[in-house]
Amino acid sequence: MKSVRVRFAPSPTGPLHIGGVRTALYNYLFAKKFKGTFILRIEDTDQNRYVPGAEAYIIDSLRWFGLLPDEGPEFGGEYGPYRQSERKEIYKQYGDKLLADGNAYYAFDTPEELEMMRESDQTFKYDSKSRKVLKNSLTLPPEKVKELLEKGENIAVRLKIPENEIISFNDEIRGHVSFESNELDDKVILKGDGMPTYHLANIVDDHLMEITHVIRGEEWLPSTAHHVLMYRFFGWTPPSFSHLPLILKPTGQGKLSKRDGAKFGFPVFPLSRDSDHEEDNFTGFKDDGFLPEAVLNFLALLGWSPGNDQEMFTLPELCEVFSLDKITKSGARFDIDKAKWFNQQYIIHSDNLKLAYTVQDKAIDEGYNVSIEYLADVCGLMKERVHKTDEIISGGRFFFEPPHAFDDETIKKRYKPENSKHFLKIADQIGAGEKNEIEQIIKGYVQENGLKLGEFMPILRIALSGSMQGPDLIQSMMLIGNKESSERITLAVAYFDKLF
RNA sequence: GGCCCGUUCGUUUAUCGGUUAGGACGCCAGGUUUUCAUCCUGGUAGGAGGGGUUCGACUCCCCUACGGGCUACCA
Repeated sequence: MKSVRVRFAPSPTGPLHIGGVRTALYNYLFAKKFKGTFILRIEDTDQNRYVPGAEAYIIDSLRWFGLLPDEGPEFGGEYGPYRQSERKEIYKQYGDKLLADGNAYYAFDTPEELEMMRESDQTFKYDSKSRKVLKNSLTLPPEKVKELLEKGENIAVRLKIPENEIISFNDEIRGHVSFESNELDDKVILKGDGMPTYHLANIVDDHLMEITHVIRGEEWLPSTAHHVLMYRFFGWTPPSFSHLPLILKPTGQGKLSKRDGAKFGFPVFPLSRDSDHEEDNFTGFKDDGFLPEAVLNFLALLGWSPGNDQEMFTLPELCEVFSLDKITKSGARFDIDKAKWFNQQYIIHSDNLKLAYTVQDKAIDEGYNVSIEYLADVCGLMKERVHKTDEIISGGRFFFEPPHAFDDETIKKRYKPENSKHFLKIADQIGAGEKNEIEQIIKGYVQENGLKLGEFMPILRIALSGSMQGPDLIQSMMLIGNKESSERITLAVAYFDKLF
């Protein structure tokens, strides 16, 4: 059996978005499952839409997720180049072959002319019917064609779709799919600038790179008919096709798009980007506090299921159990709550030191210059109560600085000014004690004086952190330190007393 | 408009003709906890509609409705 070779083929027209990541993931999983090859191919045939930096962004994103290609630009391989813009001559050869065999023809219509046709007739299609009255090498006399060719303007090569045929193929996910050739348009395969369109480049490359399985988004389903036709014209065996269901907006109205991040308030891109244009600025999953393994786990289950109830998977586990026939047929809405839940699970099970390194930059940005060991301890105490890593910092500021404000409501309700002297004594004892004595100091004091622990702990908590929420109080105080804890209590009690 | 694909709890999915239609997220309730969270227990809620086929249909077929995709010298 031929070894499995799959490709992820994004176009560098902008940052890779989450749907693309899922496509990459499924390709990766499929390749690894069969010990095959995962290839990255950059589909940059549209010079006008090329965005500098997009390719680097794509690679950086894949790297963050750990979905490294076995072959691709910057990764090497025997089937390069892996950027389509560097394969221009190859496509021309194959275009010429199609032309020579009568399976393609030159079309000289200008974009403006076609535009007008479409405006006057909404249903206009460049197909086996309309090509008979349009400006192309099929209708024009040979001399005229020769003249236009020499002139070299507005020359496009179009695929000549045969009439009255049923074009069908098997999709691994959807089964048998068929199209009537009369419904298909004569797609441009080589553009005026000499570049191929996706359709030609894609099948030539898939063939030359010996791709065995094409796993891509559902938006390609309609044009697959054109692709299988080209495979036939070239006499090649088509690869297996799998068209993935789309990831939909949370509302279900349409596929998730790049703009939806800002619209719904969650990331749709892996990595953040700063741009001069405000609308191109966005926060990625990474900076928003997501762990790559969590996003991958979430994405894996968005359109695929193992067939049982297991939900938590490591990447190697996914590689093992993944299969195309378990991919869902219908589109799945992006559910940020589920994504956060996965992230929370991964955070909880993460090693403290590892978490510390992922939030270190954030801590430094906020001006919290603490040791990585201290940060790791903070992570250990905070990780059970956050959904995203950035909340370890934003929800645990009292580990780095005294609280700026206190929960006055609760103080008014539960603080008893007559206990003020007790708090001060506790503070003194803590200040003079060792860190592992804190628990004994508080509980011992309360007990010896016949007081209620419930009247002290909540108040101490607010004194230390400002609010009623947070990790175990004793543990927190031990981390913050005896001296600092003592000072915070003394200061806070003075403030509390003034509220009465 | 045309073509293609799809349709199980609010969301994501299991079910590959016979099940009290299962899980997870969310939500609600209870327990644990000095708080929050974690964790545990329980609850909530579903086969779009109509025809067939069949002893029997969520499952197979058809129609309708709805949703999505495509319909560029973009990918």
